[in-house]
Amino acid sequence: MSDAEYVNIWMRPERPARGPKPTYSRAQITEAAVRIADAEGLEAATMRRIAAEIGAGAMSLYRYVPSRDDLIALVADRLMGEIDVEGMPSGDWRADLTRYATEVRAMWLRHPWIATVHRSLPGFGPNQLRLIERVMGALDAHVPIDENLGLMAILTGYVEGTVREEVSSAEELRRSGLSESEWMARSHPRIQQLVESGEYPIFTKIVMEAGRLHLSRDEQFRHGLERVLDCIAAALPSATGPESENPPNP
Amino acid sequence: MSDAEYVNIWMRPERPARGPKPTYSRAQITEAAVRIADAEGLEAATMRRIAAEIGAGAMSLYRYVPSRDDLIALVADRLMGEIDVEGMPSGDWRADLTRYATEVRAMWLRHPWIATVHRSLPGFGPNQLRLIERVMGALDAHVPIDENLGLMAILTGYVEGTVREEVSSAEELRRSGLSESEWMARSHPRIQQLVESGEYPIFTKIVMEAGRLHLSRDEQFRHGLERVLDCIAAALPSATGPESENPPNP
DNA sequence: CATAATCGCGTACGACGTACCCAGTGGAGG
DNA sequence: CCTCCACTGGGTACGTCGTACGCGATTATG
Repeated sequence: MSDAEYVNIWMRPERPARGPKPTYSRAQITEAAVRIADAEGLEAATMRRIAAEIGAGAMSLYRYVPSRDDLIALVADRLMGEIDVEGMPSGDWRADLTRYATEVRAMWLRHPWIATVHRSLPGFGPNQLRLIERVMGALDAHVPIDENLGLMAILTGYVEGTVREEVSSAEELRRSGLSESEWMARSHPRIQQLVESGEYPIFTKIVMEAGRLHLSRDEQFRHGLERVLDCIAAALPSATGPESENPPNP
Repeated sequence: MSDAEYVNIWMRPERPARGPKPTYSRAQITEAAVRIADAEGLEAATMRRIAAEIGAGAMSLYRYVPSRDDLIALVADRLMGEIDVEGMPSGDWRADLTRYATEVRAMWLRHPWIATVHRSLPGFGPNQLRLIERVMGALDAHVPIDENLGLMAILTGYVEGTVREEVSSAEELRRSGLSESEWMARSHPRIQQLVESGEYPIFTKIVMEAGRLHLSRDEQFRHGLERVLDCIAAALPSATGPESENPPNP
């Protein structure tokens, strides 16, 4: 009550002033967690396993991080650091948002297990903040801030929603320890049952089409993204107009 | 290996032919799980807790469900059953999709904890299939099936992405056992620190604006949804045209 | 009526996050 | 210089989780 009771993980100093020098570091621990999660999934990144990865005892991690949840918050921000938004806003909002969306998707595909960490309250980590500044900066010159938030919700909703679907199948497979062919073997009877019942014509159509989809996932994503950006463009006050009746930045 | 080895939860019959009559049922167990999750969050719905809720022993549940993961799959489909898509497709695709989106959001708000169950491989549950038929049926007359999938990805991406954000803050709060004011108390120093640093002008703008947002979350959602539907409309072959050059349903 | 399948469920195991404790260490105050 | 004590790493232990296994009781089928 009266003592420290730290508050936000980003406000808790990594190392106090006094005492012996710490052997490890938050960055090292976070990196180990990412490495394990990449290789074996996030649920394999237990405190004991992470500690072992860096050659520490399990309880030593708690000298650096107050709980596993806080460690995951660190990991999440570390992942956001992989998203390259250097030079944004560039003045070309469409190019900026395209790059951002592409970077986010690439990061998710590199670390599919973030699909399993439910987006939490804003963590206020440095990388998250950098993203906010750079990416929302792209539209900041064109719309007021609440409009900007609304449009970004559409964009990030689309990006995260679609890539989550791409990624969580793979995650689910790995988690269940099934190979893709094993999963198909298990699901096929059910699919066949549904198709043969004749009650699900659209589902059947999807199954039939699945064999010969002519667009790769990359192309599908880019195609949908273009549409979403068109949608955002339509909501922007036309830059070609002589004057905007709703000046965004007074 | 040689014996049953059931495959998909929906293909495993609830009750075999022989033996004594079961005391409970999948539906009863699923309902109990939903009840507990609504009241105390999904992580409180442990096997022991669910069993206690219906007055059974912990291990009895495994007579009905092969694992907790499968039970969650049952729960997920049960939630999809709450989404009312009766009478779809009605012929007015925009009305259908609006209703669907609104229903999905309402369901998420009733059961915020579904944000924590990562969307898995298609479970092929009856309610999920009903949704596919009804909702994708809305556009089926207008576009080929792969286009339909792409457009639905945009819609569901937006809906789930935005409502996930609405909901996961509340979930995170409950999970951490903090009240909203406690959370604010913990975060405020960090927010203040960031604002005062002067390095985050857009973040600062958001914080400032937060006090007087003039649109309710409902209105924000509807507003964004209209934009997404406009975006879908733009991708549809114009119904007013004399003939479509790409006949969707041969 | 005998048989075997299925019932509910008690016990037990190996994992998890982490509270608590203790011995060792090294910078600050004398 | 020595002394102190805030800090270090980490071992042990607790409560909880999902669930494997096996028991006696029950009941549809031969």
